[in-house]
Amino acid sequence: MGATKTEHFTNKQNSIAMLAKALGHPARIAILEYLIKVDSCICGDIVNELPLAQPTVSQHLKELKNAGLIKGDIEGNSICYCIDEKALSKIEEYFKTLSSKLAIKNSKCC
Amino acid sequence: MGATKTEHFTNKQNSIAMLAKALGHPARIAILEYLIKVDSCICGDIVNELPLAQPTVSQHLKELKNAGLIKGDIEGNSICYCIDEKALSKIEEYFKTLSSKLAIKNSKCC
DNA sequence: TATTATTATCGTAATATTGCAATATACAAT
DNA sequence: ATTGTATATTGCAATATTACGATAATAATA
Repeated sequence: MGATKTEHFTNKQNSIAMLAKALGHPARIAILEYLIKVDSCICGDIVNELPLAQPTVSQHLKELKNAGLIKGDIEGNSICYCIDEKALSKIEEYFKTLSSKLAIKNSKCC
Repeated sequence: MGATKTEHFTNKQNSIAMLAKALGHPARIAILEYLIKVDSCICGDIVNELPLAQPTVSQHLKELKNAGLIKGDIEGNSICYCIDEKALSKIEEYFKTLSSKLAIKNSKCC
């Protein structure tokens, strides 16, 4: 025991949970915000921006990449990371839908 | 080592990460969706709905509650769980803002 | 080629999460 | 009081995450 029982849930549920999980760490939120702030992905200095060692940042970047939230382009020596709009709008859409569903039924509860 | 360095990040970043983390498991996504679907929080049968044992579900409910995503009202024998709209709209807002910021700067990147 | 800069991977320690059986608690109804 | 129903807590095993030092891999530059 101890491993998530993904097989019992829908693909949609699993994929949203995966995205949410990837965002479930302040460092990864900070990375996303930084990538948006600096626009053109100047990139490698994410390490300088964060209060974490380089291997740790690299690991967080990997997780964001696995979740599809960012993509990395090799650019000569360094790597250019930037946000994958698709994944971001996927969660945006999801929570928007959830909220509006809730608003409609906004009745008997607690 | 091994513990998240929350103290190095902003409150906003930490609180969004906390919400995202709570949503980072398919069972908890399923619980939210169920609570929305059934509207009036019929509640305890979440356990019947999910492919997980009662203590496991109870634990997931606790985490959602800690994150502020749901609230539980004692109702005689059973407990009425329902979604806390505030928290839900907080993440909804957050991703909406993030997306629109991204859309504006949608230029040079990868 | 040697050096330097940038990023990734490996190995490992500390800690957290997941899941459940067993048990406890709280209340309702008999 | 006893029984039944609903939920929470405890304790524990399996697994995953977080963080980083050490090291490797890659590519530009001297």
